[in-house]
Amino acid sequence: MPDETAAQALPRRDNRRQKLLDAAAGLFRRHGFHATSMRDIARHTGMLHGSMYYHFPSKEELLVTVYEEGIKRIAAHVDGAVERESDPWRRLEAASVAHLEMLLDHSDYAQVVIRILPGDAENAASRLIALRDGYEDRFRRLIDDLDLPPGADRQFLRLFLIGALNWSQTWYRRDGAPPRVIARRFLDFLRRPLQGEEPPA
Amino acid sequence: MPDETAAQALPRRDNRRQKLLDAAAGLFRRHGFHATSMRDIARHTGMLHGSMYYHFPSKEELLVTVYEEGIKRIAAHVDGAVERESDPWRRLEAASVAHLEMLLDHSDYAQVVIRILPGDAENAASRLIALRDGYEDRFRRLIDDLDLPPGADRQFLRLFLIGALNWSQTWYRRDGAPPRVIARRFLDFLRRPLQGEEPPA
Amino acid sequence: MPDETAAQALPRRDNRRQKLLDAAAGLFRRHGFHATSMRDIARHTGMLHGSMYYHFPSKEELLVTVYEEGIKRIAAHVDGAVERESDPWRRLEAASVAHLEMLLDHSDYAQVVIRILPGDAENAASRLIALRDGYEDRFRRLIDDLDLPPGADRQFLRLFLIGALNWSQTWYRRDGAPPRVIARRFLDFLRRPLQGEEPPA
Amino acid sequence: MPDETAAQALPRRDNRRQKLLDAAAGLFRRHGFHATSMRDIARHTGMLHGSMYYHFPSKEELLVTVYEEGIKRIAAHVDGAVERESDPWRRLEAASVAHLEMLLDHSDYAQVVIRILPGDAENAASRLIALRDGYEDRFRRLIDDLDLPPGADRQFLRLFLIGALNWSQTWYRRDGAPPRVIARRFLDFLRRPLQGEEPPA
DNA sequence: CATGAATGAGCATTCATTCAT
DNA sequence: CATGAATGAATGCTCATTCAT
Repeated sequence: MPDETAAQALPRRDNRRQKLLDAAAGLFRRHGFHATSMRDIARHTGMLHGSMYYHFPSKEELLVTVYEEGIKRIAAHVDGAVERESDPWRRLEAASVAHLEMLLDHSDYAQVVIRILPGDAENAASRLIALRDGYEDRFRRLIDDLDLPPGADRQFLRLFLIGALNWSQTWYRRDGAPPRVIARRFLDFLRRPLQGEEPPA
Repeated sequence: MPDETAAQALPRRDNRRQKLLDAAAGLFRRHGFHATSMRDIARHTGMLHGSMYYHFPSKEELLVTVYEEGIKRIAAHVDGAVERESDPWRRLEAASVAHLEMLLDHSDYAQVVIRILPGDAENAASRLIALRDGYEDRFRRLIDDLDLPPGADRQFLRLFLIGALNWSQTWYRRDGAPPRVIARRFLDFLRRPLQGEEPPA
Repeated sequence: MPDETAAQALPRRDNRRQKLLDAAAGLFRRHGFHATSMRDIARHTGMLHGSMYYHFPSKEELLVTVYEEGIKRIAAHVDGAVERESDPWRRLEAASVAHLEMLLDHSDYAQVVIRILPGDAENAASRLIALRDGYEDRFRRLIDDLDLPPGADRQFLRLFLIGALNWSQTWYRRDGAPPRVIARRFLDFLRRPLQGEEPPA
Repeated sequence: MPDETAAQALPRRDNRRQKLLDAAAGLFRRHGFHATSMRDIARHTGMLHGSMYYHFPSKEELLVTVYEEGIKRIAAHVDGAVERESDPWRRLEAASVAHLEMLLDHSDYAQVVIRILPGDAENAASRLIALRDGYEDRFRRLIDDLDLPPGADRQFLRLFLIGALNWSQTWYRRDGAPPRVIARRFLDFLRRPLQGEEPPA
């Protein structure tokens, strides 16, 4: 998870805050929201658990912040990758690869975004959903730019692709195919016909 | 969730047990494993929470039983649907439709199988994984029977399809496209070429 | 614990009752009264725990019965040993050896008598104390028969001897000196002078 | 129990902790480990039972701390008494008197050490045993210093004396002979010959 | 800013006991 | 006589949160 704990020249207060977020991201990702306690997070930060409330007013707010940070990081990585391509299919591929890299290897923060269901934090659910939706809009636009046969359902194409990508968190193993390969193979299924010519009845 | 609480001609003892399982399935599905307490389940069953332990020795064991039941139901539904078709693509389609129907509309039990991560129940994780794997083997076989171009990666095809199907739990709305339509559109993406002729570099 | 489960030609009802007592004796001895549950006892008897209440109205009553049986057995063993001797010191020695044999090796029942404090079973405490006292009267009489220097405090002698014997349950190891040896050495301390002639100031 | 709740000039935090220990010592002594609940202890301290866990991570750890304190107090009392004497028999007598005073009258803490069997706290048993052994080493040394007839078994002498002393907790009554008298009479049995000259066969 | 200490509700689980069948 | 099922209180412990210092 190469991105965590980046900050170091920051003022002490931000540093503490950052460590808190890093610990929370790691624990939320590994154990989920409910199975992670504020004490766990504090312990991993070398902080007393009472002290966390100076930085975050509640566990849910802490999750929201991790979530925002996750969205920010994954969006930046994806946007950077997309910019380097101009062909629409290649742009979508670049986005998928970047998305999957963050999701599977690079960032606890990004993984939290996929792993924690918004409903886990009742009072923050709508904000989490909005964050997710804002991020996924990128894929909507990338798919809009594709040159597809008339009648192709672009919405379902997006749901299909993103669903498959996100679900890979469930079965991904560090010692198997890397994110880049997974994403490309998935895209290949969409680009290349698997069946002959005749459409199904 | 049309299938729950079906039993009524059963002996009283199985009836109580069944109500417990139904309540557990519903709550686990809606709130997750950790956010559901044994007291919640008991309350929904009209039982004192101490009494549950006569029927199930622990919360994890209760989850395992729900999980098993979920697998049993979804497998039966899928197997039944597959049997009625003979063309390999149609068989896969029938399986996908049946899978999605259970997952999205029909059964709290089946939804628990997708919603609860095995890791949530530490001591039962391996059993839950084994149950899932056993079920998914169906899809492996259905895809093996497909007549695909040489070099097509059947493992990734399975992961792609199942991932997209399972993830739909996240965005599915009762008032949108029904499971049947979703599954068919997803399969269409695999069968029909989206791009022109030239394969990607 | 060679004495348990002796009964076998008894009618079935007494047999079940006996197995219950045996299991209770064994568990009370090993874990104490509070750390043994009715379920534990039932499990060791192959009985459902609800069924025990046909034989014993409560856990305390079960303890009282074990206690009585323990007293009966240890008393019989001690009385038998004493009868075979005529010299007062030898009679006391025989009693001490027999007492210790039951206490350390032979009988879960007898060990319960020493290990469980009457106060553990609030409502039965006075009965347990009476049982103990009745048993210890033997030692009072044996000591009365001793030919001691005038002024010797026979009550304290009894408390001294019995205390040391009973406490041996705490440190006794099966692979160390056997009960017989322990008892004799203890008695030797009382019979043989350890110090020279001058009594302490 | 004149020694409890002595502290009052201590910082508030230690005061609360001390009250907790005092209550635990009192209840463990009177009712035993299993029959005392954390709620009982909290109630006696005027604390909510959840709050105890700030001070002690578990009931067993609370027992260990009481035990340690008991050992510390009884050892200090015994050591102080022994120092004031120089004759070996008088030193042993002083130790026995001090031991018994703590055990019977002065300290809930010390009484816990005798009353609670290490096995009652499964996970702490070895630590409790080590504490007891460390304390009893005093008696080993005191007995080593005694000038005894050749062949006298010093190990059994220790077990005999300590056993009788400890067991007195079982029969001691506040309105009977005081600890001092009991201890001296017990020692007299060892010093003065009860029988004539001829050793037993 | 941070700590130490507490709160009070909640957790999964176990208990001795009861009783209809 | 015994079982299967339930009861209701209690158990040890953890939780997110608060707040005086």
